[in-house]
Amino acid sequence: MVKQTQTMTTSEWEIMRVIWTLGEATSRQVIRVMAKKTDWSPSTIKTLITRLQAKGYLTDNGAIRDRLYLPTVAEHEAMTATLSRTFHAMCAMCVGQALVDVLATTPLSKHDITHLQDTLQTKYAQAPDRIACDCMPHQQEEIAHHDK
Amino acid sequence: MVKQTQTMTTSEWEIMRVIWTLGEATSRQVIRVMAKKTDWSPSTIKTLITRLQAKGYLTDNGAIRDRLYLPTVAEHEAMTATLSRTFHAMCAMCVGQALVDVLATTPLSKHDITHLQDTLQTKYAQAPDRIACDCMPHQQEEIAHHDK
DNA sequence: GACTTTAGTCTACAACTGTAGATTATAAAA
DNA sequence: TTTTATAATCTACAGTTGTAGACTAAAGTC
Repeated sequence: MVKQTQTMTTSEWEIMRVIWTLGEATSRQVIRVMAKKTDWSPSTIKTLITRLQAKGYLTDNGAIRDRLYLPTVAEHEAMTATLSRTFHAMCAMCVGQALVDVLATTPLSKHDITHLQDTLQTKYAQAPDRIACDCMPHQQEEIAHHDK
Repeated sequence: MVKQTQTMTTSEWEIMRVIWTLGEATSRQVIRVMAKKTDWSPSTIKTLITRLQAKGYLTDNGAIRDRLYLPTVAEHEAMTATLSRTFHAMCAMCVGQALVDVLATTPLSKHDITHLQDTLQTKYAQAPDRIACDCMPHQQEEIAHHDK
Protein backbone atom coordinates (compact mmCIF):
# COMPACT_ATOMS: atom_id res chain seq x y z
CA MET A 1 0.00 0.00 0.00
CA VAL A 2 1.93 3.01 -1.20
CA LYS A 3 0.68 6.01 0.67
CA GLN A 4 0.95 9.23 -1.29
CA THR A 5 1.31 12.40 0.72
CA GLN A 6 1.28 12.13 4.46
CA THR A 7 -1.82 13.61 5.91
CA MET A 8 -2.93 14.33 9.42
CA THR A 9 -5.62 12.11 10.83
CA THR A 10 -8.46 13.69 12.73
CA SER A 11 -6.99 12.74 16.11
CA GLU A 12 -3.63 14.10 15.13
CA TRP A 13 -5.31 17.26 13.94
CA GLU A 14 -6.81 17.81 17.38
CA ILE A 15 -3.38 17.58 18.96
CA MET A 16 -2.03 20.04 16.43
CA ARG A 17 -4.76 22.52 17.19
CA VAL A 18 -3.64 22.69 20.79
CA ILE A 19 0.01 23.13 19.88
CA TRP A 20 -0.79 25.66 17.18
CA THR A 21 -2.78 27.66 19.68
CA LEU A 22 -0.06 27.54 22.31
CA GLY A 23 2.68 28.08 19.76
CA GLU A 24 4.73 25.32 21.36
CA ALA A 25 3.95 22.88 24.10
CA THR A 26 5.19 20.02 26.21
CA SER A 27 3.41 16.71 26.11
CA ARG A 28 2.21 17.43 29.60
CA GLN A 29 0.50 20.61 28.47
CA VAL A 30 -1.20 18.86 25.61
CA ILE A 31 -2.30 16.07 27.90
CA ARG A 32 -3.69 18.59 30.36
CA VAL A 33 -5.68 20.41 27.70
CA MET A 34 -6.97 17.30 25.98
CA ALA A 35 -8.13 15.90 29.30
CA LYS A 36 -10.76 18.62 29.29
CA LYS A 37 -12.12 17.71 25.89
CA THR A 38 -11.59 13.98 25.58
CA ASP A 39 -10.93 10.90 27.66
CA TRP A 40 -7.75 10.01 25.85
CA SER A 41 -5.06 8.53 28.02
CA PRO A 42 -1.72 10.33 28.32
CA SER A 43 -0.20 7.45 26.42
CA THR A 44 -2.48 8.00 23.49
CA ILE A 45 -1.50 11.62 23.29
CA LYS A 46 2.19 10.80 23.41
CA THR A 47 1.71 8.30 20.62
CA LEU A 48 -0.02 10.92 18.52
CA ILE A 49 2.76 13.41 19.15
CA THR A 50 5.33 10.82 18.10
CA ARG A 51 3.41 10.12 14.91
CA LEU A 52 3.08 13.79 14.14
CA GLN A 53 6.83 14.07 14.45
CA ALA A 54 7.34 11.06 12.22
CA LYS A 55 5.08 12.69 9.65
CA GLY A 56 7.07 15.88 9.90
CA TYR A 57 4.37 18.10 11.34
CA LEU A 58 6.16 18.66 14.63
CA THR A 59 9.73 19.21 15.67
CA ASP A 60 11.05 19.65 19.17
CA ASN A 61 13.60 21.71 21.01
CA GLY A 62 15.83 18.71 21.70
CA ALA A 63 15.37 18.61 25.44
CA ILE A 64 15.66 15.17 27.03
CA ARG A 65 12.75 15.83 29.29
CA ASP A 66 9.94 18.40 29.32
CA ARG A 67 10.68 18.73 25.66
CA LEU A 68 8.88 21.40 23.72
CA TYR A 69 7.11 20.42 20.55
CA LEU A 70 6.71 22.93 17.76
CA PRO A 71 4.64 22.90 14.57
CA THR A 72 6.58 22.84 11.32
CA VAL A 73 3.55 24.01 9.38
CA ALA A 74 1.31 26.93 10.20
CA GLU A 75 -2.24 26.13 11.06
CA HIS A 76 -3.39 28.25 8.23
CA GLU A 77 -1.27 26.37 5.71
CA ALA A 78 -2.54 23.07 6.96
CA MET A 79 -6.10 24.26 6.75
CA THR A 80 -5.90 25.51 3.19
CA ALA A 81 -4.07 22.34 2.17
CA THR A 82 -6.78 20.17 3.67
CA LEU A 83 -9.57 22.22 2.20
CA SER A 84 -7.97 22.19 -1.23
CA ARG A 85 -7.62 18.45 -1.12
CA THR A 86 -11.21 18.11 -0.05
CA PHE A 87 -12.52 20.31 -2.83
CA HIS A 88 -10.36 18.62 -5.42
CA ALA A 89 -11.77 15.25 -4.49
CA MET A 90 -15.26 16.46 -5.22
CA CYS A 91 -17.15 17.08 -8.41
CA ALA A 92 -16.00 20.49 -9.58
CA MET A 93 -19.41 21.25 -10.95
CA CYS A 94 -21.10 20.67 -7.59
CA VAL A 95 -18.62 22.37 -5.29
CA GLY A 96 -20.19 25.80 -5.66
CA GLN A 97 -23.64 24.66 -4.63
CA ALA A 98 -22.28 22.60 -1.77
CA LEU A 99 -20.39 25.62 -0.56
CA VAL A 100 -23.52 27.72 -0.61
CA ASP A 101 -25.21 25.19 1.65
CA VAL A 102 -22.30 24.83 4.02
CA LEU A 103 -21.53 28.53 4.26
CA ALA A 104 -25.09 29.12 5.37
CA THR A 105 -24.40 27.19 8.58
CA THR A 106 -20.76 28.07 9.12
CA PRO A 107 -20.10 30.80 11.64
CA LEU A 108 -18.33 33.70 9.97
CA SER A 109 -17.50 37.14 11.27
CA LYS A 110 -18.45 40.31 9.46
CA HIS A 111 -14.78 40.68 8.63
CA ASP A 112 -14.64 37.18 7.11
CA ILE A 113 -17.76 37.84 5.12
CA THR A 114 -16.39 41.07 3.73
CA HIS A 115 -13.21 39.33 2.65
CA LEU A 116 -15.11 36.52 1.07
CA GLN A 117 -17.28 39.00 -0.77
CA ASP A 118 -14.20 40.81 -2.06
CA THR A 119 -12.71 37.55 -3.24
CA LEU A 120 -15.88 36.55 -5.00
CA GLN A 121 -16.31 39.90 -6.61
CA THR A 122 -12.78 39.76 -7.97
CA LYS A 123 -13.40 36.30 -9.38
CA TYR A 124 -16.67 37.18 -10.99
CA ALA A 125 -15.30 38.91 -14.07
CA GLN A 126 -13.23 35.92 -15.14
CA ALA A 127 -15.68 33.32 -13.94
CA PRO A 128 -17.10 30.97 -16.57
CA ASP A 129 -20.80 30.46 -17.03
CA ARG A 130 -20.51 26.91 -15.96
CA ILE A 131 -17.96 24.53 -14.53
CA ALA A 132 -17.78 21.15 -16.19
CA CYS A 133 -18.34 18.01 -14.16
CA ASP A 134 -15.06 16.16 -13.79
CA CYS A 135 -16.41 12.96 -12.33
CA MET A 136 -15.80 10.91 -15.43
CA PRO A 137 -13.20 10.96 -18.18
CA HIS A 138 -15.47 11.91 -21.05
CA GLN A 139 -16.85 15.31 -21.57
CA GLN A 140 -20.24 14.25 -22.82
CA GLU A 141 -20.87 12.29 -19.67
CA GLU A 142 -21.08 15.52 -17.81
CA ILE A 143 -24.43 15.99 -19.39
CA ALA A 144 -25.71 12.87 -17.76
CA HIS A 145 -24.65 14.30 -14.46
CA HIS A 146 -26.36 17.51 -15.21
CA ASP A 147 -29.58 15.75 -16.01
CA LYS A 148 -29.66 13.90 -12.78
CA MET B 1 -11.43 0.78 18.45
CA VAL B 2 -14.95 2.09 18.36
CA LYS B 3 -15.54 3.81 15.08
CA GLN B 4 -18.10 6.60 15.25
CA THR B 5 -19.94 7.46 12.06
CA GLN B 6 -19.08 5.60 8.90
CA THR B 7 -17.41 7.79 6.36
CA MET B 8 -16.39 7.28 2.78
CA THR B 9 -12.70 6.93 2.13
CA THR B 10 -11.18 8.79 -0.80
CA SER B 11 -11.09 5.69 -2.97
CA GLU B 12 -14.66 4.89 -2.16
CA TRP B 13 -15.57 8.46 -2.93
CA GLU B 14 -14.16 8.13 -6.43
CA ILE B 15 -16.33 5.10 -7.07
CA MET B 16 -19.36 6.97 -5.81
CA ARG B 17 -18.69 9.87 -8.14
CA VAL B 18 -19.00 7.58 -11.11
CA ILE B 19 -22.19 6.01 -9.86
CA TRP B 20 -23.67 9.35 -8.89
CA THR B 21 -22.95 10.65 -12.34
CA LEU B 22 -24.47 7.65 -14.08
CA GLY B 23 -27.36 7.48 -11.64
CA GLU B 24 -26.91 3.74 -11.32
CA ALA B 25 -24.29 1.38 -12.69
CA THR B 26 -23.07 -2.16 -12.95
CA SER B 27 -19.66 -3.05 -11.62
CA ARG B 28 -18.56 -3.49 -15.19
CA GLN B 29 -19.44 0.08 -16.01
CA VAL B 30 -17.59 1.41 -13.04
CA ILE B 31 -14.59 -0.73 -13.89
CA ARG B 32 -14.65 0.55 -17.45
CA VAL B 33 -14.76 4.18 -16.38
CA MET B 34 -12.16 3.85 -13.66
CA ALA B 35 -9.81 2.14 -16.07
CA LYS B 36 -9.49 5.48 -17.82
CA LYS B 37 -8.54 7.37 -14.70
CA THR B 38 -6.66 4.87 -12.58
CA ASP B 39 -4.85 1.56 -12.80
CA TRP B 40 -7.03 -0.12 -10.23
CA SER B 41 -7.75 -3.74 -10.91
CA PRO B 42 -11.34 -4.86 -11.42
CA SER B 43 -11.05 -6.71 -8.16
CA THR B 44 -10.20 -3.55 -6.30
CA ILE B 45 -13.25 -1.83 -7.66
CA LYS B 46 -15.49 -4.72 -6.71
CA THR B 47 -14.08 -4.63 -3.21
CA LEU B 48 -14.80 -0.94 -2.95
CA ILE B 49 -18.35 -1.43 -4.16
CA THR B 50 -18.86 -4.14 -1.56
CA ARG B 51 -17.55 -1.90 1.17
CA LEU B 52 -19.76 0.96 0.04
CA GLN B 53 -22.71 -1.37 0.30
CA ALA B 54 -21.61 -2.50 3.74
CA LYS B 55 -21.39 1.13 4.80
CA GLY B 56 -24.85 1.75 3.43
CA TYR B 57 -23.92 4.16 0.66
CA LEU B 58 -25.05 1.83 -2.13
CA THR B 59 -27.94 -0.54 -2.65
CA ASP B 60 -28.57 -2.73 -5.63
CA ASN B 61 -31.47 -3.90 -7.72
CA GLY B 62 -31.15 -7.48 -6.52
CA ALA B 63 -30.07 -9.03 -9.80
CA ILE B 64 -27.84 -12.08 -9.47
CA ARG B 65 -25.64 -10.91 -12.29
CA ASP B 66 -25.13 -7.57 -14.03
CA ARG B 67 -26.52 -6.12 -10.88
CA LEU B 68 -27.20 -2.41 -10.79
CA TYR B 69 -25.81 -0.43 -7.89
CA LEU B 70 -27.56 2.71 -6.74
CA PRO B 71 -26.56 5.46 -4.35
CA THR B 72 -28.57 5.75 -1.16
CA VAL B 73 -27.36 9.27 -0.57
CA ALA B 74 -27.35 12.12 -3.06
CA GLU B 75 -23.97 13.42 -4.06
CA HIS B 76 -24.95 16.79 -2.81
CA GLU B 77 -25.83 15.47 0.63
CA ALA B 78 -22.58 13.63 0.86
CA MET B 79 -20.65 16.70 -0.15
CA THR B 80 -22.22 19.01 2.37
CA ALA B 81 -21.83 16.38 5.07
CA THR B 82 -18.14 16.00 4.29
CA LEU B 83 -17.55 19.73 4.11
CA SER B 84 -19.37 20.30 7.38
CA ARG B 85 -17.28 17.69 9.10
CA THR B 86 -14.14 19.22 7.70
CA PHE B 87 -15.03 22.71 8.83
CA HIS B 88 -16.09 21.52 12.26
CA ALA B 89 -12.74 19.85 12.78
CA MET B 90 -10.95 23.13 12.22
CA CYS B 91 -10.48 26.21 14.34
CA ALA B 92 -13.71 28.16 13.95
CA MET B 93 -11.83 31.41 14.16
CA CYS B 94 -9.58 30.51 11.22
CA VAL B 95 -12.12 28.95 8.89
CA GLY B 96 -13.14 32.25 7.32
CA GLN B 97 -9.62 33.22 6.33
CA ALA B 98 -8.83 29.73 5.07
CA LEU B 99 -11.96 29.86 2.95
CA VAL B 100 -10.89 33.16 1.45
CA ASP B 101 -7.63 31.57 0.36
CA VAL B 102 -9.18 28.42 -0.98
CA LEU B 103 -12.03 30.13 -2.78
CA ALA B 104 -9.51 32.20 -4.68
CA THR B 105 -8.24 29.07 -6.41
CA THR B 106 -11.46 27.10 -6.62
CA PRO B 107 -13.22 27.20 -9.98
CA LEU B 108 -16.66 28.70 -9.58
CA SER B 109 -19.23 29.72 -12.16
CA LYS B 110 -20.84 33.14 -12.26
CA HIS B 111 -23.98 31.46 -11.05
CA ASP B 112 -22.18 29.90 -8.07
CA ILE B 113 -20.59 33.21 -7.22
CA THR B 114 -23.90 35.02 -7.29
CA HIS B 115 -25.42 32.44 -4.98
CA LEU B 116 -22.50 32.62 -2.62
CA GLN B 117 -22.75 36.38 -2.59
CA ASP B 118 -26.43 36.20 -1.78
CA THR B 119 -25.75 33.79 1.05
CA LEU B 120 -23.03 35.97 2.47
CA GLN B 121 -25.09 39.09 2.22
CA THR B 122 -27.92 37.43 4.09
CA LYS B 123 -25.55 36.31 6.82
CA TYR B 124 -23.89 39.68 7.22
CA ALA B 125 -26.59 41.33 9.30
CA GLN B 126 -26.49 38.67 12.02
CA ALA B 127 -22.77 38.02 11.75
CA PRO B 128 -20.71 38.66 14.88
CA ASP B 129 -17.66 40.87 14.84
CA ARG B 130 -15.45 37.95 15.64
CA ILE B 131 -15.64 34.21 15.96
CA ALA B 132 -13.98 32.77 19.03
CA CYS B 133 -11.23 30.22 18.63
CA ASP B 134 -12.48 26.83 19.77
CA CYS B 135 -9.19 24.99 19.78
CA MET B 136 -8.93 24.79 23.51
CA PRO B 137 -11.43 24.49 26.34
CA HIS B 138 -10.82 27.84 27.97
CA GLN B 139 -12.00 31.06 26.59
CA GLN B 140 -8.96 33.09 27.52
CA GLU B 141 -6.71 30.79 25.59
CA GLU B 142 -8.25 32.06 22.43
CA ILE B 143 -6.30 35.22 22.99
CA ALA B 144 -3.06 33.31 22.78
CA HIS B 145 -4.18 31.99 19.46
CA HIS B 146 -5.06 35.43 18.29
CA ASP B 147 -1.66 36.75 19.24
CA LYS B 148 0.17 34.12 17.29
C1' DG C 1 -24.37 -30.41 -22.86
C1' DA C 2 -19.43 -28.87 -22.59
C1' DC C 3 -16.87 -24.64 -22.80
C1' DT C 4 -15.87 -19.88 -22.11
C1' DT C 5 -16.56 -15.58 -20.10
C1' DT C 6 -17.03 -12.81 -16.40
C1' DA C 7 -19.88 -11.00 -12.27
C1' DG C 8 -19.95 -11.69 -7.65
C1' DT C 9 -17.81 -13.58 -3.30
C1' DC C 10 -13.85 -14.92 -0.34
C1' DT C 11 -9.54 -14.48 1.27
C1' DA C 12 -5.27 -11.93 1.93
C1' DC C 13 -2.06 -8.82 3.45
C1' DA C 14 0.53 -4.70 4.51
C1' DA C 15 0.17 0.07 6.02
C1' DC C 16 -2.47 3.31 8.72
C1' DT C 17 -5.34 4.65 12.84
C1' DG C 18 -7.31 4.68 17.38
C1' DT C 19 -6.18 3.49 21.66
C1' DA C 20 -3.25 2.40 25.50
C1' DG C 21 -0.33 -0.57 28.80
C1' DA C 22 4.59 -1.66 30.06
C1' DT C 23 9.30 -0.22 30.40
C1' DT C 24 13.10 2.90 30.78
C1' DA C 25 15.32 6.86 32.05
C1' DT C 26 15.76 11.31 34.18
C1' DA C 27 14.95 14.92 37.36
C1' DA C 28 13.33 16.31 41.72
C1' DA C 29 12.43 15.27 46.54
C1' DA C 30 13.42 13.21 50.89
C1' DT D 1 21.62 8.44 48.01
C1' DT D 2 17.56 6.15 47.78
C1' DT D 3 12.96 7.08 46.49
C1' DT D 4 9.42 8.99 43.75
C1' DA D 5 7.20 10.99 39.99
C1' DT D 6 6.71 11.20 35.36
C1' DA D 7 8.62 12.08 30.44
C1' DA D 8 9.82 9.55 26.68
C1' DT D 9 10.06 5.17 24.33
C1' DC D 10 8.48 0.50 23.14
C1' DT D 11 5.22 -2.78 22.35
C1' DA D 12 0.54 -4.16 21.31
C1' DC D 13 -3.58 -4.96 19.20
C1' DA D 14 -7.94 -4.54 16.78
C1' DG D 15 -10.33 -2.08 13.13
C1' DT D 16 -9.78 0.54 8.53
C1' DT D 17 -8.06 1.23 4.02
C1' DG D 18 -5.56 0.30 -0.33
C1' DT D 19 -4.91 -3.17 -3.29
C1' DA D 20 -5.75 -7.51 -5.50
C1' DG D 21 -5.56 -12.71 -6.45
C1' DA D 22 -8.41 -17.00 -6.08
C1' DC D 23 -12.70 -19.19 -6.33
C1' DT D 24 -17.61 -19.88 -7.48
C1' DA D 25 -21.47 -19.47 -10.15
C1' DA D 26 -24.32 -17.74 -13.81
C1' DA D 27 -25.06 -16.78 -18.74
C1' DG D 28 -24.04 -17.06 -23.28
C1' DT D 29 -21.74 -19.85 -27.19
C1' DC D 30 -20.61 -23.93 -30.05
